[in-house]
Formats: sequence, structure tokens, C-alpha cells
Amino acid sequence: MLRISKLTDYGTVVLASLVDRTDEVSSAAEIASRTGVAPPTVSKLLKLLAKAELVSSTRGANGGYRLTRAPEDISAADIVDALEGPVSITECSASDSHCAYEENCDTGDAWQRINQAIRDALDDVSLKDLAKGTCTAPKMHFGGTPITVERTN
Amino acid sequence: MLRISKLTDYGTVVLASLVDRTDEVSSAAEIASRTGVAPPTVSKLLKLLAKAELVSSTRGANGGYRLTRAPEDISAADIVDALEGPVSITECSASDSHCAYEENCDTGDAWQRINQAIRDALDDVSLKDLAKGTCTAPKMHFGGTPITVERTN
DNA sequence: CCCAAATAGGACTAAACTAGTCCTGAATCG
DNA sequence: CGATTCAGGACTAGTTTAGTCCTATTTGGG
Repeated sequence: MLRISKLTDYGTVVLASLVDRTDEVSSAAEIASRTGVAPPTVSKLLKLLAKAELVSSTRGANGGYRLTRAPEDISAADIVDALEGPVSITECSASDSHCAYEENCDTGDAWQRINQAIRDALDDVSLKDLAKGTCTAPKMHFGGTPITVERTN
Repeated sequence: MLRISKLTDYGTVVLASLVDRTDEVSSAAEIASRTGVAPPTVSKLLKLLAKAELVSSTRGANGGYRLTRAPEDISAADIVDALEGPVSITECSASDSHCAYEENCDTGDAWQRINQAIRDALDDVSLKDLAKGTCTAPKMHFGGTPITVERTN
């Protein structure tokens, strides 16, 4: 568990398909047929990504989307933030969060340290890394159904 | 988003309540009243934790649970694994995962690097850290409803 | 100037997952 | 033997996520 949502997964596929098309716009329909993701879903994703200013949109005939920044300047954290909201593994000290177990809580700020480590990891990986990764694995699967993998140990 | 489930959250509270009771067993009912978590839920959690061998159980009258290991030898990763299954942010290269978007997938192994970083972060934090944390925050809330916090920037 | 192409925004439905409860059985102690 | 407590699983309700669709707005071209 502890995984990104399917939508975020698709989102990276959609963004990856724009990486090598910085000087032209792609319509949602084009992206859908390129990636194989359902058109309404692509459309929804692009709207969210546009709101987060990861892509810019052009309306009207011959309109479409393109990346606003270079792929290396878009981090995985940006994508997750855009599609799932800010990362927070669990939250205690936020301004006005209330909790029924407060007085029995022996848990400290360790979760926040973990949270920061996760954010750092997401910050460290760019869209450029995500698109056209090294793909050293013999056969690379991806997309639709994230599948839980055995613990590596 | 990208958060642990409520159950895992409760799980850490339950385990934290056992930290300073290594030489006695606590029944599920006792733990429930100590932590304020609903008894059936505590029971469910303890069963899962027992299956993962993070706690040992004693049946029968005066039975109960205790930690199997020292708190510093139980990592956050152990807890998450026990209650949510293995961590995997998304999966491509697993043995027999199939994916409809395979041929259109430009995504590399970057997610796996992220995944490993997350696992490392979880491995680095022990139950001892989670219980009785430094609690430097002015007021510490925890439990029931993990609340998304603004990005710190 | 009008029509077609395309995004913007939001409402809505269906499916999946999570949280939580409950019941029955088995083990242990007194 | 009977009370206590865990083991295991079935089940329900609620929430979240995924996905679709409709309407309005903008833009380009004939």
C-alpha cells in the first residue's frame, strides 16, 4: 500500500507524452489516443494539471496543451501535489486539527520526519526521469492497475 | 494525500501503548480503554499485528498481547507492512503484472527509486521513535482523522 | 459572421476500498 | 466445567476514487 492513485499514475503518462513536444500543442483527444488512456479521463487530468500550471492550455480550434516548463524542472512532487493535493502521511501539529485521542497519544513527530523524507524523494525525481527512464528492467509494465509487489528485503 | 490508512495510524497508537509494558500482557479490552480506540478495532489490529509477529498473544483467561521485540527493533516499515501490506507506490516490473498501456508507456524506473526512498525512510524510524517522540510541536494532535497539511515550501 | 474545434468547469454515477462490527470457534486458567 | 480471552472470518456501512457526461466559453477558419 501507500501508493499513488491511479489518476496520478495516468497523469505521469500524460505528462510524459508531452515531454518531446515542447513547440506544439496537443489536444486532449490526441493525447488520449497516444497514451491509450480514456479521453474523458485525459481531459480531467489536463484540467487539473493546467490549474497547477504544469501545462498551459490554448482554447479554441487547434488548441491544446503543452508543458509550461522543461521536463527536468517538473518534479514528481509537483505532479502528486497537482493531482492528489499536498503530501502528508499523517498530520498532528497542523494549525487547527483536532483529535479525539489527543490525551492518550504517545506518538511524537516521527511521522513528520518520514513525511519529509517522502517529500524529498518526490522532489528529487523530475518528469525527465519519469519519462524515458533508464528502463533497465527486462520488461517494463506500467499504468492501469498498480500492483503490490513483494517486499524486496 | 499519499497517506497511511487510519488503521495503521491506530496501529501505532496501540503498539505505542505496549512499549513500556514488556513484562506483562495486556488484553485487547485494556488496550482499548487505555488508547480510546474502539474495542473491536483494537482486536482486529492486534490480530493483524500478531500475524506479522510484532506482538505475541496469550490465549485464555488472563491472556493478552505483548511486544515480541524491543521497540527500537520494530520499524515503521514493519508496522505499515503488517497493516497495509508491502509498500509499493506503483509497480511495473513485478513478475507477472500485465498492463494495457504497456506499449505506450514512456515511464521508467524512477517510481521504483522513489519507492525505495520511502521504504528507507520507514525503515529508519522505530517504534521507539514513534512512541514518546520528542513532541516539540507546541500542541500535538494525532489519531482519528489524518488531516492534509499545506505544503511547507 | 457563423460554425466547428477545443478547453473550462462542474455535476453526476458506479465501483472499489476502508473502517468498523459481529459471530463462532478454540485455547487457557481457575 | 465455566469464564475469559484470542483466532478467524463474514458482513455492513461509509467514504473515496475513477470515470463519464453535460453545458458554457473561447478561438480559428471558411
